[in-house]
Amino acid sequence: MRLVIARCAVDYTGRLNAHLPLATRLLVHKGDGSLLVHSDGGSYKPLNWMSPPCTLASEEPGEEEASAGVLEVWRVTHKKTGDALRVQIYEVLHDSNHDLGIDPGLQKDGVEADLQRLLAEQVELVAEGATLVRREFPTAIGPVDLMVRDPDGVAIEVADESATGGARHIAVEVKRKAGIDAVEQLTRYLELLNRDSHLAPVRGVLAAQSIAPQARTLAGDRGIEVLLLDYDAMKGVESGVPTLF
Amino acid sequence: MRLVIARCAVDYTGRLNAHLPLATRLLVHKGDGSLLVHSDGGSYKPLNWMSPPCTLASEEPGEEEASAGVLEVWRVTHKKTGDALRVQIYEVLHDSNHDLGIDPGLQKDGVEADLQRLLAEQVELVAEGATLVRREFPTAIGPVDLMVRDPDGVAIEVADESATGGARHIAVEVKRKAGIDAVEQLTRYLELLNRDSHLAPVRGVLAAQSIAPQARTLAGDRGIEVLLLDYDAMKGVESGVPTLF
DNA sequence: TCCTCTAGCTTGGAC
DNA sequence: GTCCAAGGTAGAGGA
Repeated sequence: MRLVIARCAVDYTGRLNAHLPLATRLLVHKGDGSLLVHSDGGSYKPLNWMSPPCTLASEEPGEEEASAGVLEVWRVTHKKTGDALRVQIYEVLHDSNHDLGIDPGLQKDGVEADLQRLLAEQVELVAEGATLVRREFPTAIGPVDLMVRDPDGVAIEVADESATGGARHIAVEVKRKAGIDAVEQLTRYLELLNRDSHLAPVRGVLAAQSIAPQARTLAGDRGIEVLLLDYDAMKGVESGVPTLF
Repeated sequence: MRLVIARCAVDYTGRLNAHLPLATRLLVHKGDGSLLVHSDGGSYKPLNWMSPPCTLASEEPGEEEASAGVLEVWRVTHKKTGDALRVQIYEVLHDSNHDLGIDPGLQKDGVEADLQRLLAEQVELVAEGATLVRREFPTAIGPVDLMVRDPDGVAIEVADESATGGARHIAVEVKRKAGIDAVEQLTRYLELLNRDSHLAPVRGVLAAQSIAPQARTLAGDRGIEVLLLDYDAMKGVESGVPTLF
């Protein structure tokens, strides 16, 4: 990894065009050839960058550039898309190389997959007496997170059976944060599943750690039930520390 | 900006939990307090990070940590969310400070806003004789990119007037890349707009530089027309260089 | 402030 | 390869 602090100007051409005026920035040239251009502040995202696979070539500046003070030009080209980054270097304030070795990578806990696994194990949270049919239940337009059988579906919903049709299957969409898009996604699955006479009628449950107000409203309109999940509580149950009911 | 190359292990607790085992990495501590943890390769995204507003505090390692070889612990805490990053530093291989000053920022061309502006100026691409009602046409659930009046709507659509109702208004959703989500978005707008008797019936056009096949299919199902846009050609028209028809 | 939508999204997975 | 969905999405912009 090469670290350079330099006064530079950058032009990107590719999916769009972008220009960075002359200023002092950090250039990180990684072992895989990729380049990051960072300012001191702003964000975790570079101002400009080139992802691997790409190559960096150093060029002499043109005559006009040289007279404007450009010492060197870096041209970073993506090997597949042809996207290109052109860095005009006016002054180098720091330049160092470092051998980092390979990284063992990041270990995560609490992503959607973990939520889904826990809810599959604690499927009674979806409906009393419910049993898991399977996770990642396949459909033509993609897998439904959880498919659940609800033995008491008719009895529970008898007060308004016309709305649910006494559904004994429940399609569950699991999200960490549910937005409108999650409701749309579940709606598409329900449309499709309810065309299958072996399953229909299927009702929908949107299970999430947080649900955007407009998503809740839209779900209500579409007869989709929402279920708030408490990840820590569910994890507590898993680890053998029962919660009180 | 402080640049540190160090052998370190990192733990993040916040919206989820994440752990980075001991390895050599680049730590970038920016002027606004934010911290980026990069490996040599991978992507432009840090392995771990903390966004501003946050504070970095250096601590003595605990006894057990010290005996395991930890020299120093950085604790980076977000001021609002309470998210925290804990960096155990085992060895410092490089440490330097740099004054970068403020950055003039990135100038972009070719983003969705540019597409939208060009299509607003060349609204006849949507339908012959069409006129612009307004950009960012407000609705209760957000702005429609373009609202267009189509004086010939009835005549053009007379062959299947039942489908369009002879719509004289067109809601246009502009995208660089249109996926299923774009169709859903436009569908929501159309549902709402068609409840407004002053506008209804409104038909929908999805205008994009590229359209995913499944989005095209879904749009077809919903009676939404798709329109492929050529950004360079549209820009050519704008700059007074006409294209041939 | 909350909420929505864009992003050179990136990245991973399935087909 | 293409396409879809998740992300500690981040960040901008409007109500």
